[in-house]
Amino acid sequence: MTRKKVKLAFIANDSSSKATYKKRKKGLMKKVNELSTLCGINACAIIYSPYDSNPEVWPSNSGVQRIISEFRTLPEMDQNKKMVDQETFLRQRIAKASDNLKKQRKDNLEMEMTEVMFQCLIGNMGMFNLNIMDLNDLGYLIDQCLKDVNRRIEILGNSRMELGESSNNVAAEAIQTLPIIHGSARVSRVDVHITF
Amino acid sequence: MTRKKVKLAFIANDSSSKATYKKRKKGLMKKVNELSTLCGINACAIIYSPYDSNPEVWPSNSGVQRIISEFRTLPEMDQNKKMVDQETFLRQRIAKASDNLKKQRKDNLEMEMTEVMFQCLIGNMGMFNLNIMDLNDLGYLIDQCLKDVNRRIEILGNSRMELGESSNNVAAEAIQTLPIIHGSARVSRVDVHITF
DNA sequence: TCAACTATCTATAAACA
DNA sequence: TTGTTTATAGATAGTTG
Repeated sequence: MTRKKVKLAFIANDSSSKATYKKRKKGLMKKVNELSTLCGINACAIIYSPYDSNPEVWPSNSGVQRIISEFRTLPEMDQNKKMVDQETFLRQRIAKASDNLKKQRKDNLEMEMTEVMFQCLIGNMGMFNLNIMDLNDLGYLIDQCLKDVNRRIEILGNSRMELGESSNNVAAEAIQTLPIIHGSARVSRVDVHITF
Repeated sequence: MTRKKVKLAFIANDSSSKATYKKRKKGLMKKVNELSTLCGINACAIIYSPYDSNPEVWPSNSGVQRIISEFRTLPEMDQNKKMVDQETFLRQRIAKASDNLKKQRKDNLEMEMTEVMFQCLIGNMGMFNLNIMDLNDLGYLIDQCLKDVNRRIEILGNSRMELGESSNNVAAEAIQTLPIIHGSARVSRVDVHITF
């Protein structure tokens, strides 16, 4: 039996496509995991697809949930400290976790990695008053945040009208100018893979 | 010479780590490309890391820029039409692009794929009045959008005070409730990989 | 540092249970 | 359909120029 080199083209057959999707998604997740571990780049992955009703995440849902619960118990000042010198902090923690691999189970290492990631993530997001409970599903983050902009503008606009103003020009202008400014700051070390 | 199986652990040596990072990043991008093509899942990837000063993107920057320029010239109604029946539209375009591979150069196929992706992306984002020029750096999207919420609330709050209202309770309340609601809607087929 | 090279390891397509 | 097997294609670690 000969096994041909696979042509890189859309698989029309749905069952074949699904089978390939599942295998390759698993492989891709593994690769993300490996790259993160090997090169000290913590990564969180969430994948939506027509074949999965729920998003696939890396690291594990339970790992993510445990870290969130743990972090919420910290006082606010401790949370703020996490934001300082993130790169050094991150690399030190990863090196430490890596050393611990010699005597710890793989699960424990994943916990270390997950914790580092979420402390950095929450440190960044804290600046924007985001609810950390939302962070385990970043797919919602973009969607809900944008809806929130319009919803709040509408609420404020209605509030002003109730006060007797005849038009909601300010709210209207806010909506018109909604296209966001392309700032010079960048979110450091963020990988965003978006599929539509 | 023997080549050992590589231990899955953080590479402390910086040059080794960078070499591995570059090789594996390339491999990961290729895998994303393949999964997208094979299973009809269009994907855009942007990667930040300590080793790259600029984010790495898939598809190519130029492809992305060309598509944005091209799309902006379309009338608004045509843009809105792109939002309709996205899945069917997407799959048809991918199948068509895939067929064209037989007689087109690889660059051309990538253009097709890029176009499909951006039409869908812009279709979704259009609902929120986002400036499409921002879409080539999705790292900004989360950052700037959240800043925008606070900025607009502040502007509206100030506006109301100028009208003689003594407090900005509504704006304050809006800020207090900023943690976003975990809605039931989901952004279909979105992969988000975030690294800190 | 970067670009090959290639032995070896890994992912996976197809076959089969 | 899901899981397992296995041959082959593909990725890449270590090396060389």
